[in-house]
Amino acid sequence: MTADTTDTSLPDYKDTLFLPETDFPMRAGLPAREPDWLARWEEMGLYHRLRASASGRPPFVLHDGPPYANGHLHIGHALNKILKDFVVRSHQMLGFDSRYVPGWDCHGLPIEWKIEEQYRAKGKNKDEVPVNELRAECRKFAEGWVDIQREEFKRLGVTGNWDAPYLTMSFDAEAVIAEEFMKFVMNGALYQGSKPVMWSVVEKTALAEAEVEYHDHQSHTVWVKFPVVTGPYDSYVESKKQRPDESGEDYAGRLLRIELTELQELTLKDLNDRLKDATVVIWTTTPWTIPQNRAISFNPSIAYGLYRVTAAPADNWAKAGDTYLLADRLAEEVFRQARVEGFEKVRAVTADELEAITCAHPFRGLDGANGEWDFPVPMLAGDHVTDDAGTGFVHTAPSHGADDYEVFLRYRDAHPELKMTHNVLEDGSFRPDLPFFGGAVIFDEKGKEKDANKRVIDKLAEIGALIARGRIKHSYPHSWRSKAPLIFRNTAQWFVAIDKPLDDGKSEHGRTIRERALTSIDKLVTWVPRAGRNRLYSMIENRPDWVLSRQRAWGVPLTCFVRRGAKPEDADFLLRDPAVNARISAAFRAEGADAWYAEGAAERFLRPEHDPADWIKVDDILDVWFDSGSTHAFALRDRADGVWPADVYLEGTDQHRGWFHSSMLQGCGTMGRAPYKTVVTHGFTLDEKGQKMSKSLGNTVAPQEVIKQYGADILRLWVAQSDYTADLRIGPEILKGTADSYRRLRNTLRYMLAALDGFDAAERVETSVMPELERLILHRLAILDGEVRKGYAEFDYQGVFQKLFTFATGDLSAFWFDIRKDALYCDAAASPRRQAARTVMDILFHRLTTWLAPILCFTMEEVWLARFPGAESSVHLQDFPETPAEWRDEALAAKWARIRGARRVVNGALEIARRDKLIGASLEAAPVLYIADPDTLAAVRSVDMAEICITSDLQLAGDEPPAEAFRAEDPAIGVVFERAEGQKCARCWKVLPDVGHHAHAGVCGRCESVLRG
RNA sequence: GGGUGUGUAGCUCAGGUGGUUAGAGCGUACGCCUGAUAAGCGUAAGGUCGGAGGUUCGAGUCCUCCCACACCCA
Repeated sequence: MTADTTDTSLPDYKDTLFLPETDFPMRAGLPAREPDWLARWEEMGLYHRLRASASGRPPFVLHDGPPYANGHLHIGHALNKILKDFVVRSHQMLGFDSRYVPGWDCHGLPIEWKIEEQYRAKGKNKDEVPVNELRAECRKFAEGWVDIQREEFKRLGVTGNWDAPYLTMSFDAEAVIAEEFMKFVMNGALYQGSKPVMWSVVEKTALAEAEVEYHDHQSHTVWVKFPVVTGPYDSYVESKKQRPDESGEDYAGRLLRIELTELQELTLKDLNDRLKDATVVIWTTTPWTIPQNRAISFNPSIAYGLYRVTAAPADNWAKAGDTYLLADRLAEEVFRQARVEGFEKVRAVTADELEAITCAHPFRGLDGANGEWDFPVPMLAGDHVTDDAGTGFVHTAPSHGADDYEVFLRYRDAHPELKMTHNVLEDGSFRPDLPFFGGAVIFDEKGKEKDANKRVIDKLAEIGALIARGRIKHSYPHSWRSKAPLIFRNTAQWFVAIDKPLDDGKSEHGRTIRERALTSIDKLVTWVPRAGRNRLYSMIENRPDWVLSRQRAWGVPLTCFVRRGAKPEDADFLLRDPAVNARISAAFRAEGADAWYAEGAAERFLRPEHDPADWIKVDDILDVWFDSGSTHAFALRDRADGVWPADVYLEGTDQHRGWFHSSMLQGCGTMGRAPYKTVVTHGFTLDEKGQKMSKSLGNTVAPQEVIKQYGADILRLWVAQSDYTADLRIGPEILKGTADSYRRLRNTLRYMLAALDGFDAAERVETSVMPELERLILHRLAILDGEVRKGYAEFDYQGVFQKLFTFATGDLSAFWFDIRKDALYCDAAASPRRQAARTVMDILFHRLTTWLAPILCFTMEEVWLARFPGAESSVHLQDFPETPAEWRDEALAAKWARIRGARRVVNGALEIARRDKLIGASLEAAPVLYIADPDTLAAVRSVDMAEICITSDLQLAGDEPPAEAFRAEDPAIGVVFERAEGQKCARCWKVLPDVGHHAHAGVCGRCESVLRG
């Protein structure tokens, strides 16, 4: 029949070919095999071997942000540690001594809870357990999780000094944390202040947000009048001192935001008096906080008005003729509550007017008050005020509310009379000397409401300050342990002053912690991605002082003493003695921080210089953010394998508020600058729809499951394929896609191995004698070399992988490999063409395996060992190979871009022929290629285009393509299909005229000569 | 509610300073090969560039507002 019919009587030449040969399996079986490679690396001591061999190189240190040791890894941990591993491995292969010391955060509340929970299950009371016994249990608990997480991290393929990680609870770390804290004691940044915290009067302790449960609670509500004592006119008189040129009319106009003409007969004095007759009405659900009131908050974006009562029952609290300041939206409801029968709005009141008035406390000047409440109550603007409920004015007691405290911090400099109060004692009673209410109890030891609310309400009613009262059932915080209602209570806390100039001789980048931090952010740190910079900057710019103290047990204590009987503002309040500090750190180093809680600790540390009777040992512990903020000291500064500052910190974006932040403050306070040079941040892991993962939604992806189903390399590939600077999605479909990509790449690598079967160094040929096709691949490798190095240096793993993957599929599998199959299989072993191809294949092998090794650390080891087996062999001992500059050949690349363009047109034409059943394989074709463009024609003419197109022959014509020719986009290139003439070579399958005219039956000339040898 | 950020084919991502029919890989469909074979090659389909306004001769790219999602804070 036709030429492609194979005569079965011909000999089988298959054995005379160099067909690809490899044991490298197509299917990876990663879940089963990865543990073997891990064991191998462990056995050969890979990490330590690298340390030894890289000892002379410039160090590169990624400092590990410590995960919390209290549970199995989730996908976020995996993302984080895999990215870190990319950084560490790639920098090692870029030529650094890239070290990685993993760490764990071990102290803190969540672990303490777990132990407490265990106690409760056993019916034990935590408060009766000696502190150091509890601490020992916490330590054991953390140790257990460190061991579990270490194995889980290692399973991801993460390399590092797993034998000697850092732990925030090691004795050494505890000693350093205390030493770092004592630097703040010595440099003057530490001070004792106070802050309202959630407080349980039952347990007599502060509670963290996570220990609070919200339940319905019945509260009293009161509407209370605060008389205006200073009106706008009074403020004008004050203002006159500052701005002597401003007229009363100008001032009024400014305040009222109206044209002067509208003032007309309404004199400023009238205005003043009318407002001065008025009262500001506040609403609260905690009447017991009224004695602690120090200010009234309002919101400038709410509309307020001056209202007058026109009709009310004679015995009503709100009387006809009274004038009130209220939010417009709430006025009607307030009057309804106050049983007012008629009211009118006198006029609108501007925010500037409100700001210009001052009120008095309702208890001001009362007989028997001893002047307790004789202070001005300023009107303060605050966004927390709404007109959803109440009056639009919020009674502000800085010691008893979070918003109230915020307002206090914001305005304390402008209003020196704004003070914290200390009226409520630990047991929820008023201090005995508080006028009228001394000894009154808010909640008793069982959590039951007592007389404080009632006594305050009665007093308000008695003096006519109340216009309404009621009850409300609402969600209210309760203790998770005792279920008793909580109060916000002002408690003594320890702060680090952010804006205090420090006398530590480390002021190159600023005198205060804030200045140093802001300078660090701007000048000393590189942010990847750049947006991270703004995020931290605005946080540091606006943050208040750092609260260090926690009323807890599992942590490093605030190792300081305060003088008995002294006040926090006294100069000698804090003990500052290097000798004492030295004894503390020595003890911690030997015994851990438990030494602070041991019997006789105060005597041990204070003597002989100080009398223990004069000093009180502080028993609070440090916020765990201080622990992790100090890791740079014990893991970078003090370790032989550390450097300071770190080259990179890499964590999720949430750590702008967390570790990046606390490390910055700590570093600026003790070292004068940020402890890092570069900060890399990654997003969060979401499900396939971009939603947050949660157990209840059932959309979680556990790393352990992915490893079991696909293997760690697939998880690593998922990371590399994602844009980690934004949030990352993961789910079954995405993982399947990742596994598909992996398989495609794996087969390309497998082919490379198979083509290199039996390759010997002696086969290598010089670049200069290689065909252009091979030199084109070398050019691509030279370009890739630059891109890969740049990508790794810039932490762009997605870019690196995408370029390599596209190269592997587009340039190799679909192009070079496909074309070179003929030469590799059918040429003689010593053919220059085949040797050149194998030489480039070998070069390719070294580059692809090393370039991909930081990402696919298991698979690249497998590929490497398939060629270089041996106990001492590992791809991870290699660096990225140097690339000879002469490989780059832009002119060649430009020329081949034309050739490949023409090839695509040929492919298109062959596809038509296939569709029409004229051919199957491309070797059955011998098309005519028309190229009108002289440059393209010259390019194509200079190569064997049939070889490039994998056809048996190809005619080239420098003419406009005829009308019937196949064309793609470019009208200057066309293809007229022709079948190849002759017989199919039984050996190489090309269809050639000379087949059958040689000594060996059914072969072509090339194969004949190969067979002759 | 505030701050920060993200939103381009089913999936993962490209698309300096605004400029012809918005690209790649994977996946899908179809075809070919059977000497990479639970592979390989080719061809094709597939996109209101989150939405609505605006600036401009012209916007995925600039401006405004809105929507969705996420992180941090309240």
